[in-house]
Amino acid sequence: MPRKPSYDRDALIAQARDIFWRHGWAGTSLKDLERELKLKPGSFYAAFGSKDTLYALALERYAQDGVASMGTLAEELGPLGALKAQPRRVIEASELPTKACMLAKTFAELQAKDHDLAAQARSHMVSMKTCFADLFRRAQDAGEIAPDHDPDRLASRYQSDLLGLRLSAERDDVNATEIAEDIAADLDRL
Amino acid sequence: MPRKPSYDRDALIAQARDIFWRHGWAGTSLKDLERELKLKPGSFYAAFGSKDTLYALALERYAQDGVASMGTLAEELGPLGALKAQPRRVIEASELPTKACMLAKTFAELQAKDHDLAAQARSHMVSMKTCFADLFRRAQDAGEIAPDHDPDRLASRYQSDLLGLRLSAERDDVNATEIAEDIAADLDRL
DNA sequence: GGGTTTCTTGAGCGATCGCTCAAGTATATA
DNA sequence: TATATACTTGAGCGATCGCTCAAGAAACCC
Repeated sequence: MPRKPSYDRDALIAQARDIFWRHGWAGTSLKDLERELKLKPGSFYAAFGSKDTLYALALERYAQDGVASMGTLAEELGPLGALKAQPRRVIEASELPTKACMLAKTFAELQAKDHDLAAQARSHMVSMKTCFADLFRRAQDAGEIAPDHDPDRLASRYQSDLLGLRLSAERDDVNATEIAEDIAADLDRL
Repeated sequence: MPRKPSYDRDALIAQARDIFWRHGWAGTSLKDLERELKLKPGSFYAAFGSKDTLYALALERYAQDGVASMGTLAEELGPLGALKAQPRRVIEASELPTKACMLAKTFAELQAKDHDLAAQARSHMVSMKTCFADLFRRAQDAGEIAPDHDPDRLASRYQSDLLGLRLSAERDDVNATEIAEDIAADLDRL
């Protein structure tokens, strides 16, 4: 007897992710979301409960896609190939709402407030770091990089460099492609 | 016949800088500022005109101090020494309100809105990059690094790495000291 | 001390924030 | 087709936002 919702919940989450990603947590008002998602306040709260709940869903989606796409890349190019390709790939993707990492932006914005979403963003960054560490480990096992390196340490540095690169890629006074190439070149010297 | 203000304007700007630095633009309300600076709304607007004006002054102060402290460091340790020391120094400074760079946080938060303050933050980042490039150039002239590098490109990469490092330093799941050491070690291989 | 000028104070403005809920509407089942 | 069961709508809640301004207090010059 019920009536089905007229919206695609997954699509709305993806759309919200892009808006939050671009404008941040405080920078995105419910009015913005309601306008873009074409939802009235009532439907919005029936569907998601609160702005923060939707943000958490958006973060989760973002993180899942990130890990998944590194996995796909590794299947195509192998572990070291994927790590070397990722910097260029992430700054050249023109369909992204913004170059900078959503997890990093969220963490930077909300960490000082001890907001739950900052902790969630950090936890997703840990997953991403683990993903990188696995790739470094596999590259080491394959003999693509020297065995006298700690994969976790390499992953931390790599992730840190990527965060910096992706923020730099939003600046029009910086040649992000050169930085991406230099990061990739460093991996060949390991 | 006039009456002097009872506050130290420069000290208030420094205090506001620390609050904005830590909590961001949207994350800092006038109530927060009025409470911390011990100013009533009327005095606040007599002294600074608007929240954004004060933010701009805080940004400017931040950037000036940044360039100045790199200069001091270079006098002590030489150009390459300063560049190598900076990563560790910036993440070990316990008196800072937060490890991440205020220019980067501002830029990341406000760039999507095309806010004036984002443009100002970017312009300050250019100054900082120029400062790094000068040091790389001097290090090259002194024979401390090989002459076949573009100092501007080195500076862009270095600044990008520093931004990433400083954001990573706020995560308790990352050993920022190791990253800082690795960044410094890379400079020795140039 | 009187007069002038500035600074200080705080109530409160209009706008916007995230969010609620009662009324109306559409759909699936019986 | 009748009824039950959602979903949709939008006015508007209390709180907070950045900010204004008129009144009072304090410091300076004569």
